[in-house]
Amino acid sequence: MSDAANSSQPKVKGAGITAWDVARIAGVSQSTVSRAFANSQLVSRETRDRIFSAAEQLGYQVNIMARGLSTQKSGLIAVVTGSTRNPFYWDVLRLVDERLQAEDMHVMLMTVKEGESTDSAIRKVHQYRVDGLLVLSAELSSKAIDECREFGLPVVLFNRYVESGNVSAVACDNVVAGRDIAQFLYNTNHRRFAFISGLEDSSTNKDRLQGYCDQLQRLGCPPPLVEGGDFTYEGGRQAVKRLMLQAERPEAIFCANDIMAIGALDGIKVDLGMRVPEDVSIIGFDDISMASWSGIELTTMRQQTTRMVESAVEILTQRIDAPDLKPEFRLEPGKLMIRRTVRLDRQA
Amino acid sequence: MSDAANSSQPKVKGAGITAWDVARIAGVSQSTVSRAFANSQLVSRETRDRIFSAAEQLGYQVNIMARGLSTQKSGLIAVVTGSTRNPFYWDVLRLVDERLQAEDMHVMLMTVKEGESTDSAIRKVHQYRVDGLLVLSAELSSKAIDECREFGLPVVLFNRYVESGNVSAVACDNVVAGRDIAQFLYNTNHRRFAFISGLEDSSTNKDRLQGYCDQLQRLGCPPPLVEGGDFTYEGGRQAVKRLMLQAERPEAIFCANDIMAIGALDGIKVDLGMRVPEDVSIIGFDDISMASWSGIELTTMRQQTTRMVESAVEILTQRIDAPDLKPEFRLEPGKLMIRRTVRLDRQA
DNA sequence: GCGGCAAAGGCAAACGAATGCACGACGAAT
DNA sequence: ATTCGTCGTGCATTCGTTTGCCTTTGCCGC
Repeated sequence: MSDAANSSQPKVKGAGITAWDVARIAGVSQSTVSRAFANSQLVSRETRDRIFSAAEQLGYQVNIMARGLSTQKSGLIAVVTGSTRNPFYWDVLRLVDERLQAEDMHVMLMTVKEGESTDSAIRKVHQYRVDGLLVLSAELSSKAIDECREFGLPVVLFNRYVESGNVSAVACDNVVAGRDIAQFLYNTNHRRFAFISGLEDSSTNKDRLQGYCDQLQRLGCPPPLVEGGDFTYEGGRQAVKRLMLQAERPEAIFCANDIMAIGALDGIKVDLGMRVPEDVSIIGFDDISMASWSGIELTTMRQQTTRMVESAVEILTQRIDAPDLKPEFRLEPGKLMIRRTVRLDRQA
Repeated sequence: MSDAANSSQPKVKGAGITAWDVARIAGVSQSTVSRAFANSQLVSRETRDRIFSAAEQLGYQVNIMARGLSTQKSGLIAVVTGSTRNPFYWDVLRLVDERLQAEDMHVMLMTVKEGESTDSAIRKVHQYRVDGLLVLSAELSSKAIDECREFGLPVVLFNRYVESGNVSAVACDNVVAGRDIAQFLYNTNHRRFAFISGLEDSSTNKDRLQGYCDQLQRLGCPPPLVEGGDFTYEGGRQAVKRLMLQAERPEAIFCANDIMAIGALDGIKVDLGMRVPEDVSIIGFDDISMASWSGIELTTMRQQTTRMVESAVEILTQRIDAPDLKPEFRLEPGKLMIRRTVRLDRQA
């Protein structure tokens, strides 16, 4: 209905309405409209009201591209992720978007595929003049990151950092978490240990392993056996088989993430016909939602994602306002979620 | 290093470089630079080369906001999702981004929280002059969607549609899928049926149920018992208990998504101490990655997400180029993944 | 030798908002 | 009554591209 064939004035409400249109109706200048929408103090109460009601009537919405051209801000944060299927990142992403929306900013997604060049991603980041960069995965090389940083772009790494130390990051305190896990397993009378690792040289992985090893050594235990599980379900499932076929079977296996831990669980039960935690204890990392499902009930180190995301967004927004702030490196403690995959009895 | 205190010419490479700077160095006008970057035929080979090498040297990148102001295109697609933790959407989202990047477009995320107003989301969509809208979840009211459509904005619904029929959509063929599931269960000698539903009035849910019921009726079976499971793990787990406590226990339960099916599985095994598929068959929908894990091995209807996403992006991009195209409604068939949660023997 | 045409590229006007500067009006201080 | 502030506005420029419309140049055919 109302498809009356013509085109004089009453275009579709809100179609190409500009601040000028609003200005005309409200009987003010375009500048004043602009100021009203920027919440400037320099507009009187009544004028503002008049402007807003005109805007409403016309369905006017600020054109962010025009504004951005003027202010050199896009309101966009590029969130870089790899092509992982780990649902952990979905949880994080949703939290990030939620926090950013509260700051009137928005997520522009930038998934970079496994082996591919990140050049195009970097280019896009520049072309869109994004206000900041949040890196969730390891796919972006530190060279690329440095490039952005030198460009004056605030960058925050999530759950990862680079050695140089001159880029902000927030992460779970992986070293301490690894240490706590070692201690916890030791306290529950485990004495032979193993570790299923993700990507060997991700800082996440290295730190978790290091804390684990350190503490084991301090406790006088032999170092853990280590197998690679590639951060995937199938990887964990295969790795655990290799581990359990060794002469000296481990009594406890720490997996660098939950997905591998769940793979390990299945490997033990299905492939090896053994039981958890009677034959071996398994502990994961992340606390994804599946970890608490009753078929699984994985004991794991929870990452406090809400706090981590809040920190990350805070660091980012601070640096958008004041680009010269020093890089900040924030660690949030993990939280051990004791469920049923670690044997708790105190008798050996 | 090279933090030499000054500011004459050699700013940070690529900082505020414009097409004018490139033009000056290449000895051409800014228009020509613009045309070169737009791949216009009107620039000679050599000029183009000169421009590109100047651009490279300066680290020039087109400013998309300025371009957008001129062309009225942002290159942004708003992807609307709800606050679901279902990892299915993570898989979809990654595929969407991948396809869109191939078309030189980008995802702007718009999660809208459960009960909250979508007004602010709609406003953002207008402010950023996004080129299109891809709606993944049910959170956006059809009123809001119509509003966008009238605005001339291409909209595609994913796995959902509205009655009016005047907005494009791509979905799994839920009715046929429901029918196939009924037939499959009938063929495997099940005779008493149940359904665990998600959100009662989502089109997804209704269609799956309808196909299921239709076919059962056609086969002369009584209609299924129905319980609500809210599309969540816990919901599925509770629902299955209610179902299995009925006098006439169902022999087969179709769950409207995998997450609920997995919840149901656990409910049966853990809460009720029964076995699947010996005591009851369970079938899910989606084929999320966990469904194939060996601790689960859920029989389920796979949604062919890659094809669906390709269709959605195609419909969207077509309509961005030609806004007056009729809405298109495309259905992709599901694919039954037979695993171990449905009893297959042909004896009753 | 001249008209005509095409190719290559320049000019300048959009696009829509932000903002420094100037100006008028009004109140208070002198 | 005069001067000085302050508040509320308007004017005009700016942000970096795109693009319609002109020019210039060279070349061809007659």
